[in-house]
Amino acid sequence: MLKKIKGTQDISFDELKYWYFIEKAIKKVTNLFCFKEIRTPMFEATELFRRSVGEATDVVQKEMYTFEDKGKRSITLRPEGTAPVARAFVENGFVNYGLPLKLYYIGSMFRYEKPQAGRLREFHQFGAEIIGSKDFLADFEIIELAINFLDELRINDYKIYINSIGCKKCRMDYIEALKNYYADKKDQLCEDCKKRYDQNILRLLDCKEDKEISKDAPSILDYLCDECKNDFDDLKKLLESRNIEFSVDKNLVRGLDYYSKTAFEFRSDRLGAQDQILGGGRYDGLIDYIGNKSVPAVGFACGIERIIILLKELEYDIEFDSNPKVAILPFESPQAFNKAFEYAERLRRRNIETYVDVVNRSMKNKLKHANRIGVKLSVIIGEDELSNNILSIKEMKAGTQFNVEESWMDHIIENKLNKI
RNA sequence: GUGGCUAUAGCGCAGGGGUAGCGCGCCUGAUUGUGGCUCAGGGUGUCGUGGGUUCAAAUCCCACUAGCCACCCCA
Repeated sequence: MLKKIKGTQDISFDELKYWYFIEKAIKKVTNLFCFKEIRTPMFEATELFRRSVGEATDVVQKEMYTFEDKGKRSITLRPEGTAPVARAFVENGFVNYGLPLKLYYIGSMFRYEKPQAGRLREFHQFGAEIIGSKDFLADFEIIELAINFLDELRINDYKIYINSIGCKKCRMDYIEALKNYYADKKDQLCEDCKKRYDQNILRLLDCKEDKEISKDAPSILDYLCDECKNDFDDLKKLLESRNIEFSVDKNLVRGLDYYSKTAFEFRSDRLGAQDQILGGGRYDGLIDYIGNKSVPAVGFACGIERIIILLKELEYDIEFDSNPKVAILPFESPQAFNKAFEYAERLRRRNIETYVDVVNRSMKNKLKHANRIGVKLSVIIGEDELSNNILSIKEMKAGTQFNVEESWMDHIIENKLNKI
């Protein structure tokens, strides 16, 4: 049998209630914060991700779905959402809409990883970006938006960690200091970290294997330039005065190259190994890479599937009433079928969810099916009803049945539904 | 990419060299136009795939694939 591709999922019926719930919260919160939606293509030129996410990152080196199309172009299914948004910003001249621009997106991302709890090959992210503000105020609002989103979902079982990884200038000094620190400890490091020493030394900090060695490594916070330091302090002060709890995690380093200055993660210990539900930070250099235009920006991305794991874990009762209210069951004759569609149309005009049984089968089976899909009322149309210009309405739960004159039917059904 | 565990009906599971099982669901019937509840009946299956051992494999062995979990990485 043909099966779905590893690390992908079919989302249907009961599972979808979580998605609707989350999508509703996204719409509500982004709307209240005046963020506009943007939808970018699911695939882009490979070059975009190599340059922005970074040649040396795991995402680019081993996790991208890259292929050549028939025109010999190298294409990549997007592994993340920020680079495409930045590309769209540059390409469409969004500067002209007036800055800052507050955008959000929601959609599929693709990474070739080995699936496990909270990790899929096709997964979904909700992300938000503020493009065109270099100020800590934007950092604050992005974090505030994320918190409000989680509040809307009634999720409060997480912790916020923040850090500053500095701008280009101060990072240079810091990397120097790190190299010095690790230089004589290099052969004690794990295999991966030996490579990272040259390629991306910041990553040594959050390696779980070499925790002991990294314990006394110099902190980036001691190397921040005045501007970075002030911005970080201002952000912390603002968070404090707005009563937002957070911890500074000086080892927090983001995995994508484009980040700078503020970095933050929201983690929950209810999630198992993949404990990060949301992550983000400032990426002042990204738009410069793509469009040679220096536009500062800050944003976050949130893993929808991980949110769903949390919602399930918290056992919230998420209502999702998708049951049709009325089933119309035409019986045996072409006239009955004709009437069925006419009645359905009349009921739907009154915004009543109406299900028409489109299988020509026994009344027993029709009612059984109506019961199965959970309708409140069944409308029976057969010989007897047709010849008397009436229809029979059965109240499924009570088991009672009554006749209605045809011209009154939508009225009476509407009334009846309000009483059930 | 590495490791541990797992794979039997639509779903959840038991069985462990010799006729394929249970619960739920599904289907049929209990006088022809009445669901649910009850009763009676029905197994709907390539026992993940391919190979090997054997008179005989769902069962033992090997490989592969997929799932779960962890490493790694990230959301």
